Amino acid sequence: MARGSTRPTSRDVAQAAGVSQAAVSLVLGDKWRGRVSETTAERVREAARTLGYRPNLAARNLRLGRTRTVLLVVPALTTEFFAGVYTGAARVAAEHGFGVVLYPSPEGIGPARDPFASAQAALDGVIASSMAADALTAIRGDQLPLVMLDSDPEGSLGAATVNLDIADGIRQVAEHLLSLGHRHFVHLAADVASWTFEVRARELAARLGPVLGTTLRTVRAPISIEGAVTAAEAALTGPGPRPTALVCDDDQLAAGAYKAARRAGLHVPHDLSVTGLDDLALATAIDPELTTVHLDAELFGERGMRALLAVLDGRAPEAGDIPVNLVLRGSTAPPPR
Amino acid sequence: MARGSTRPTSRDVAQAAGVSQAAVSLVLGDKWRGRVSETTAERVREAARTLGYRPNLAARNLRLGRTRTVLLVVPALTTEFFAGVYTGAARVAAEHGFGVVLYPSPEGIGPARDPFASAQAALDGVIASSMAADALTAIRGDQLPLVMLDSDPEGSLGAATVNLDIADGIRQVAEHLLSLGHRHFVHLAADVASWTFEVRARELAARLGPVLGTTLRTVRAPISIEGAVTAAEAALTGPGPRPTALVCDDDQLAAGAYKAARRAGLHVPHDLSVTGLDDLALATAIDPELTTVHLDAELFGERGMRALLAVLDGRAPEAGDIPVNLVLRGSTAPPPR
DNA sequence: CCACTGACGTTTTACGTATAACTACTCCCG
DNA sequence: CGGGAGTAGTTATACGTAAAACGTCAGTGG
Repeated sequence: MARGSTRPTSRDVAQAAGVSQAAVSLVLGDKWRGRVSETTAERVREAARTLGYRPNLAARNLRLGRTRTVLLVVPALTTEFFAGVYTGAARVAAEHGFGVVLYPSPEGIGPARDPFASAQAALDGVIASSMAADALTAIRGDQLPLVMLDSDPEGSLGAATVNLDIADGIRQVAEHLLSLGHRHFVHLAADVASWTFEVRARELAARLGPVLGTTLRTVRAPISIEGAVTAAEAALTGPGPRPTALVCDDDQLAAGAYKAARRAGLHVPHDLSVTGLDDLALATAIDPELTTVHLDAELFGERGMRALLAVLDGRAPEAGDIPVNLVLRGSTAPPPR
Repeated sequence: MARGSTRPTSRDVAQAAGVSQAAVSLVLGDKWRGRVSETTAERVREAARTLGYRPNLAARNLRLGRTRTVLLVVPALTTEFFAGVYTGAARVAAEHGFGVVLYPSPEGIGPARDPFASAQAALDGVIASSMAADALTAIRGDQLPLVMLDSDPEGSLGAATVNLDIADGIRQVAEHLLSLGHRHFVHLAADVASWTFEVRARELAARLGPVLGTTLRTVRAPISIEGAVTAAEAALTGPGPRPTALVCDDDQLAAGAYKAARRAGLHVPHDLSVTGLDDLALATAIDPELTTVHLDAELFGERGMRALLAVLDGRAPEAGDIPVNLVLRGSTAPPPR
C-alpha cells in the first residue's frame, strides 16, 4: 500500500474528526453501539469519507491474525472448467466476506517455487485441486486448513475433500455406448498422474469388463489438441479389432480425436463414436456437437468454499459427491455393421 | 495466518537459536554480511528450518509499507488468452520477487463490489485489462500505480498503457481477403464497449472503404458461441449482396460463424471465408482450421508487468505496440464466382 | 448523600517484522 | 598504551489497526 505521499490512516481521520484513533476504529468497525454517540459517529464517517480513508489491510491482518482471504490452487488457467470453479468459490466467499486468490501452477515458473511467493497475500486456508499436485507438499508444510478438490479420500491425510462423481459419469457413458451396441472401445486417457483420472480408467474397465465380447484398450495423451491427435491416430490403427467408440478423458482430447478421425477418413459418429468429459464451450463448437459428461464447475467451487468455511468454523463439511450427467449430442451413434 | 496453536515467529526462532530477534531478521533477510558470524547465521537458519518458520507476511507488509504483490484484473478467466497474459506477467514478476494476484471481473458477484474486497492482499500496483472496465473507477479511486492493457492511449488519464497492434492485424486480414478477391464483407463485432474493439471496426472500415465496389456491414454479437451463431445467421441473410467473407472479432465468434454457415448449407471456405482473432486452441480444433490473427498473450503479460515495474521505479515504460501476425489456415479461399 | 449505573470516550497495548542506533569486545598500528 | 576500525551482536522503535482496560461525568434509587 505504499504511496509516495502516504495514504491517510485512522489517526488522520481521528484528528480530522476531533476524536481518538480508537473511536475511529470503533465507528468504522461498526462496534460503537452504546460506546459512541450517533453525532460523533457521523462526524467520524464524514471525515473518513472526505479524506478517502481506506484501512491498511496489512495492519488489519496483522492485528486480527486472520485475513479473510483464501487461496484457490488450480492446475492452470487454460480451462474454462477452473474458471467456473473460481466463480462458484468466489461467490460463496463474497457472501461470507472472504476473498479468493488464485494460484495457478504455472508452466515456465516452475512448481518448485514457493506457491506463496506467488500469492503473497496472507491466507486463512487453501482449496487445492488435486491436479496441481506439485504444489501440495509446500501447502501441507504450511499447516493451513485445506480442502482438496477431486482427491483420493484416503490419500489426503485428513484434509476435507469435495469430489465430483466422475465414476458415475463414466458409468453413464459406458452404459450409453453399450446400449448403442458398441463392443470395441479405446480409452483416450489423459497422461496425468492424478487420482481423478485413475477413477476414469478403473470405472470404465469395471463397466465394460463383465460384458462378453468387449475389448478395451487404453492410449495415453497429454491434455492438448495436438497431443490428442497423434494419440488418437495411434488408437485407431492399433492391434486387434478396429474400435468403434472412443471414450476421452476430457473434451479437448475429444476434439483431437475428431481431427484424427477426419485424417483417417472416418466419419463421426457413423464410423466412430466419440465421448468427452467436462462439457466446455468447445463441446458445442465442434461438428458434430460432442456427447459429453457435464460437470457443474461452479457448484464444485461453491462446495469447495463451503467446505473450507466449515473447516475454519470447526464444523464438519457437507458430505456426498456432486452428481454429474451425460449430455447426449451428435457424436455417438450405433456402430457400423 | 491464524492457526489454533500459533505459528512460530521470528522471536521463537531467536530463542531456539539463542540470539535476539533482530539477528534472526538479519540472517533470514540476507543482510548479515559483516554483522553476524557465519556460525551463528547457520545456527539461526537451522533453528528456522526445524521450527518450520515462515515470516508473517502481514507483519512484513506493514513494516515495509510495500507488498511486492500486484493485481492483474482480467475480464474473465474463461479465455486461454488471459491465461497467457497471466503466465507472462507472473514470470516477469517472479524474476523481480513479485507476486501476482488475479481479479477476474466476475459474473454473478457483481462489478459494483469493491475489487479489493475480492483480493484483499495489499497491493503495490495494478495491471488492468481495459475490457474489465467496470472495475476501473474503483481502481482509480485508490491512486495505485496503474498500467492499462489495450486501452485508449488518450483516455486513461496518465496511466501507462501497453497495446497489441490490433490495427495492424486487421490490416493484414483485410489485405489478405482483398487479395483473394473478396468484395462483400460482414464484420462480426463483439458487443462490448471497449476501445480495443472500436479499433477493429475503424481499421476494417479504413482498409475496405477505399477499394471500389466493396460493401461492409457490421453485426454485433456477445462473445460466446451461442450468441455468435444467431448473429452470424442474421449476417448471412441480411440485406444487400450476400457476403463472401466474415471478419470476426475473435476466435469464439468465428466458431459460432462456422455453425451458422453449416446450418445455412454454406461450406467454409468455398462458399464463405471466415477469419478470427486471438489464435486460441479452438482455432485448430474446428474444421477447417481457422485463419486468424495470432496474439502473443504471454508477451503481452510480460510487457504489462515490465511497464508496471518501470512505473514503480519511476522509469518510463518501454514504448511501442506489440506486433501481431496473421496465420493462414484453411478457412479462407477465393470467393465463389 | 453516596454508591451505582450507563453513556461516551480515551489511553494503552499487542500483533510480527525490519532496521536504525547503540554497545562491547578484540585487534592492530603508531 | 590509546584510539580507530572492524566484528558480532543487542536494544529500541515504528508501521496501522483493533480492542481490552481504564476514566469521567451526569443522573438515580435507597
